[in-house]
Amino acid sequence: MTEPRRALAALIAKQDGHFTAAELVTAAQAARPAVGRATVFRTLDLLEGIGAVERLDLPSGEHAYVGCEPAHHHHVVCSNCGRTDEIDDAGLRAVVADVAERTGYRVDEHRLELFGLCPACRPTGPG
Amino acid sequence: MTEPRRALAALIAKQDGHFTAAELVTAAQAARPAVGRATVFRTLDLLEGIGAVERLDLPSGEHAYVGCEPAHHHHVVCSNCGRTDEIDDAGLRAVVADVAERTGYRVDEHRLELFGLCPACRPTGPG
DNA sequence: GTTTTTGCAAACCATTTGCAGGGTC
DNA sequence: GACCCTGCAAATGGTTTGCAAAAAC
Repeated sequence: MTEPRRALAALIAKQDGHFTAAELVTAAQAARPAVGRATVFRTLDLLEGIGAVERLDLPSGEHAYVGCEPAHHHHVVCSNCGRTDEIDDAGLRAVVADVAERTGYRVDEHRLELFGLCPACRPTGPG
Repeated sequence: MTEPRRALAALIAKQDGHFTAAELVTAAQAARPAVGRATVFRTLDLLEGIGAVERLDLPSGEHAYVGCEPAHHHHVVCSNCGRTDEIDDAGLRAVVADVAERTGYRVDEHRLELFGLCPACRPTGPG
């Protein structure tokens, strides 16, 4: 654990929702002891490797990252404010099993990304 | 419908599984009347717009495309041979609804990608 | 003290854009 | 005949790599 990594971890931790590598690079440059671009990408790779961060692809095609707890692998992303929440595999495992059975595939990995509006960004009801 | 587009459509149609833009560009260059890079990307965009092709992100982080029927939006991808099959929303809708209820999000869009081994690439049983 | 990491900047890959000619309708 | 599409190549954007110095163990 080096100082730049701690700095990056702190920056990531304070992110409410998703962030792009570019944003993190900018933030890293603005940090007290500036962190280089390369280090940002390398650390991002590292964090992704240990599951502390997950890369997701927005509908726009942009790559974004979200800090997350290792073990979870799916998120709901707010299209408006960018906030993300983790979701558990709940019924998804059943879906995966069903697909595996139907298609004959042996499914080893799956990715589910949901996009929409978070409670705060939802149009408020008529009440 | 122009000749370059037909050529690209043919190239895409003969793809068994997913293909990268780079691969298609290479194939397009090798085609009888070579098709330019720009046209490949533009056509890919166009096809994606009408739903004839879908962009997916491999676990490796690479962007790939798959030819598909408009209406379907999910695929199982073989990690070995690259073959893809379409899957229907089956139980997924229920999962999405469940997540929406739990998190309070209004889910507008979702993306599901499954990766594994297709029947042909699965390790054959002991029989 | 050695090894890994950092930092800067250029390399690198993939993708997009501009402008003039050809094809389609 | 007009308009959109095409093609080439350079611009662009995002990400990775190389090498020397510094930090960590």
